[in-house]
Amino acid sequence: MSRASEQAYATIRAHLLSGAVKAGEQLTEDQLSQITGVSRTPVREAVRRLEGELLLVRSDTKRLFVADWSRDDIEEMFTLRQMLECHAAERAAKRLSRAQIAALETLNRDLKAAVEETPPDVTRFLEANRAFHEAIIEAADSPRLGQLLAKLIEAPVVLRTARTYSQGDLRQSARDHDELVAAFAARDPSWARAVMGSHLRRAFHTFARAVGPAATDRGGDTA
Amino acid sequence: MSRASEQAYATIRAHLLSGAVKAGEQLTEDQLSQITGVSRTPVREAVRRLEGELLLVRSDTKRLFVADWSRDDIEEMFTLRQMLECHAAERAAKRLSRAQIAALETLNRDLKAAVEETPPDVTRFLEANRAFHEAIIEAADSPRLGQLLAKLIEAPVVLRTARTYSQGDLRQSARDHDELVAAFAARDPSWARAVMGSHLRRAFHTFARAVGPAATDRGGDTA
DNA sequence: CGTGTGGTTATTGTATACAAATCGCTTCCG
DNA sequence: CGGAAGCGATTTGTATACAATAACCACACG
Repeated sequence: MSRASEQAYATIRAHLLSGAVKAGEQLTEDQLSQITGVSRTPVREAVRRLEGELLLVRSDTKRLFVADWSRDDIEEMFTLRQMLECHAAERAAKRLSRAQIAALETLNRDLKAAVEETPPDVTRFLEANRAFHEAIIEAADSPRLGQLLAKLIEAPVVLRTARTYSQGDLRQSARDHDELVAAFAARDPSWARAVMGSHLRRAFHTFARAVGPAATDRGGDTA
Repeated sequence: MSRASEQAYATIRAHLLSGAVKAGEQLTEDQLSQITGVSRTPVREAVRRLEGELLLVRSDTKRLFVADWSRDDIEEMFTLRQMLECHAAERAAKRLSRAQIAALETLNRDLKAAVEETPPDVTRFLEANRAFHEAIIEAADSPRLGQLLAKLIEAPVVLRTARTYSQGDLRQSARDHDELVAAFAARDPSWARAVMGSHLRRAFHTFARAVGPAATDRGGDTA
């Protein structure tokens, strides 16, 4: 995207993820235009994108609101992501070159380093994690699959989840990645799929445990 | 979407599917604005949507082209659709009410009637087929899943595929739907998933057979 | 009191004018 | 002859003004 549009997207997204606005709160294009410093035209483009990522939703009459992700929504998201990303891992296992596998190892080394700091550098972990998964999706060489996954992965949950990780959880993630690399090196699609499946499913449960069984609360209802 | 934007979307989409423009051909927002009779602003919104559905693609420098669906692209699309729609069938099997199942039966009766005309009424078949699948996705009660599938199903392939169906193929489709309904009535998610899987996979092969092993042609001949 | 109806304001949708970027061609130099 | 630089024309991106629509509120009326 071009300058203003991209700017608007990044700013609004950061604004949403920062928690500065509550779920269910109404936003207007004018507000966002002021916040981002660009006119409504690029803001509208950014908003469309964020709607696609389900960070924003529209009421029946086109008014704009901050999306409210219930626990069920999050489970649903993880389930879909698991389905698609397992497929990606399977395909990647058949396609990854030695060089690409080596690149994954490098990424995971960096991820581990971030985990082993005290306290763990969660931001760096997240970035390495994102790059790792992205590389696999890229290697799956399926543009549509990549596009679908982008919608799911960009979701806010990723960030929220990370905050709830203990160092133990982060270490387990790193081990999963190691095993994934092993599966790739062995060119075993079935193995890769299985590891990816448990990796993502565990991530969901880690998150669910932190959020609690059915809590939707988080943030005062404007009652 | 609002009037002009929706108008632009529908017109451009029809224009693309009609085959009036060749794959790979460049389009400009101005052209589309003239064709649709609305200004560039809503055209741009429509174009974004069509990009999402991969009917249009952008070059590295933001220029707009008609997407070129290779046979591999189509297989990829079917594979993803199968993965997601099997999941939808599984979920639907757990959720469909008796009334909803009855509604599916009605839809499929109409579909069969369309098939048994001489010659088969393909348009009516397509509409009934679309409604049938949509009802299942709806019943799966997973907004994100629905959103992802919408992107895949809106693809042009659906229309192109139908033209290549023989009456035998259409009848088999109807039988698949019957079996799907039976699986739903039995509340058997596993059965539903399996039927949906073979249903979609067969659709792909029917298509592939018609197109030929690696043909990219996309004939405009409406034989 | 509740309810519906009118007008007023807030918000989104569309058109248009202008700015920035890109393309294709020409020209000029090596 | 090849290729790089410049320039006009084309195309996309952004801002702004205006139109259409929906929400809000006050007030009359049953």
